[in-house]
Amino acid sequence: MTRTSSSTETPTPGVPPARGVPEATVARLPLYLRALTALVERGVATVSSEELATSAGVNSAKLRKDLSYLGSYGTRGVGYEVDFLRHQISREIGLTQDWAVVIVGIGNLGHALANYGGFASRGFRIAALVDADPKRTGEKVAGLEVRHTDELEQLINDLDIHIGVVATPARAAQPVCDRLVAAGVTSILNFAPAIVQVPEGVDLRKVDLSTELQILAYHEQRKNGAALALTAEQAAELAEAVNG
Amino acid sequence: MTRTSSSTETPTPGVPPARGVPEATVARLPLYLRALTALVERGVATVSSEELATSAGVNSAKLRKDLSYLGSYGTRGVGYEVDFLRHQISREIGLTQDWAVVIVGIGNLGHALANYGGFASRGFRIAALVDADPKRTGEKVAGLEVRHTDELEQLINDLDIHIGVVATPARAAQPVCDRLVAAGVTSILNFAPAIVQVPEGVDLRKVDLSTELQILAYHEQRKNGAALALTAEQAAELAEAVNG
DNA sequence: GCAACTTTGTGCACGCCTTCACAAGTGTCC
DNA sequence: GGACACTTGTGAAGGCGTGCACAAAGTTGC
Ligand SMILES: NC(=O)c1ccc[n+]([C@@H]2O[C@H](COP(=O)([O-])OP(=O)(O)OC[C@H]3O[C@@H](n4cnc5c(N)ncnc54)[C@H](O)[C@@H]3O)[C@@H](O)[C@H]2O)c1
Ligand SMILES: NC(=O)c1ccc[n+]([C@@H]2O[C@H](COP(=O)([O-])OP(=O)(O)OC[C@H]3O[C@@H](n4cnc5c(N)ncnc54)[C@H](O)[C@@H]3O)[C@@H](O)[C@H]2O)c1
Repeated sequence: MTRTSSSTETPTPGVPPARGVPEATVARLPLYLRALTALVERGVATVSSEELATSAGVNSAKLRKDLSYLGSYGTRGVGYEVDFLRHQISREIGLTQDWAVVIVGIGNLGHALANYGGFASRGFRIAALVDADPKRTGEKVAGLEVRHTDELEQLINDLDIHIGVVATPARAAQPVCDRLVAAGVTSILNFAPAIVQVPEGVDLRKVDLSTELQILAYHEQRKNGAALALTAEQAAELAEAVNG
Repeated sequence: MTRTSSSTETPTPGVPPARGVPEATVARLPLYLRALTALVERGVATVSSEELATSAGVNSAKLRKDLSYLGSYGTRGVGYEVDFLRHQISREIGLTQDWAVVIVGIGNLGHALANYGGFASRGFRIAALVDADPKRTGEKVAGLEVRHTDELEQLINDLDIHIGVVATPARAAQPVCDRLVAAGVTSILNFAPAIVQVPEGVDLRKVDLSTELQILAYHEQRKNGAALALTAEQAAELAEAVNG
């Protein structure tokens, strides 16, 4: 993915600093952006790494190191200018342009996503809604008409869509992703609980509800008296271990 | 209620192996579980680490090491017995019991979550739906009646709920989490784009849609000709860099 | 202009996670 | 019964991320 070192290619010009920002840092930039936006709304002009770190829920050293990958945007003895820093992070992430997004699968979740206001306010524009069910086509959702899957490639092309959101049943996820990629989409956010393969150069992220719940359950099981979680079989195993 | 060691220093009996499974491994167990379930449905009886790893989308050495934390459940020269391994992982995660879940905030997303069938099939039972809006109380969603926030504590107590899902607006997330925790919930899954603080001993995970999209946008910006993403300001900076 | 104070940016050490590579088992075939 | 083929389980190495601690750099007050 981070194949910036090609012999003939220039080292990614156009987006000035940007060289090799660690993935862990990239994942936190949206967090900082959100905290900064809240500060702007409260009318705060300057913020120290300590304050910003607290409101973003991270360690202040980590915050400073993260920001240092973008450049030296702070002033020693003072802190960071809120609005300026926000702009820099925004630019780094690529939120100065707006991204056209297609949502595939307009069921329960697809409806919620389409109606969600949090996209537009963050630089993402839902450009198309697509479903395979003819009964859904034509339906208006959040001011957009649901189109049939047959039109997927056409829409991606016409509307210059680079980002796809998949909210179909798990079974359909791989074929849908294949079509998205073939049509030119290079970033996919997948909500379906399926393992999807995509070619090199395509970014795939997944939001997996049941995985999250299962991780919680794992820890939960180890908290409030593990004895409560004893099944008959487990109790037998335990007894055997203790007696043997 | 911080660590598993309450008064007696017993090394957590009841859940046999379980000792210090790395967090990264825990996060992958649900993935393996899903792959195994798919194999069961296809009638496969035995699987090698190589095959299972491929279908789970991970490195086979990593898979074997992950499984080794649970115990030696494989047979050299053969592989893993699908159904047996699935049961072991299931038990490790704590899916042999079913967990009661409360969803707070029955708006767009809350409705989708409530109607989602993927909970029950994975050991989670939606036990209560709660909203602050009196207009929503009484409404039937997925066979459950939406209750008013006033009843939150009562419901958590009566239904022995340990897991809470927060789907309220960001502003309400912290107060709602505070109430959940005060009422005895020790695991929270938060969908609201807010930084929430919880006391030690409470697990908080977040699903953050806009963060995911922003991470995709970051990488997207660096792919297809960064030149396209040039703003006037950036072009000036670039020109300066090249000329100077 | 200087001293005291504040806060950034980063070198460094530590720990976790990933991956390779291989010895140690297990089943099969003759 | 023994050689062979296969697969697990794990030691060791390398890479990445985190957080401490501090020097460098800037501001304020006099
Ligand atoms: N509902 C939730 O809260 C929720 C939560 C987490 C994950 N998910 C996952 O998200 C996905 C969607 O969930 P849902 O509850 O909206 O399901 P749903 O059945 O309500 O909606 C699925 C939609 O996808 C459409 N579809 C099916 N095949 C398609 C194809 N090949 N191309 C285009 N559209 C197609 C269907 O017509 C339907 O409208 C599922 O994989 C589910 O597991 C849902
Ligand atoms: N809709 C989506 O697809 C989506 C996607 C990602 C994140 N989110 C986030 O999830 C949250 C919910 O989104 P939504 O689209 O469902 O919003 P929504 O406005 O449709 O629903 C919010 C619900 O929460 C209820 N509520 C408000 N305050 C409450 C309180 N103190 N206690 C209990 N209930 C309360 C409201 O009455 C309303 O029914 C938001 O924070 C949103 O940013 C939504």
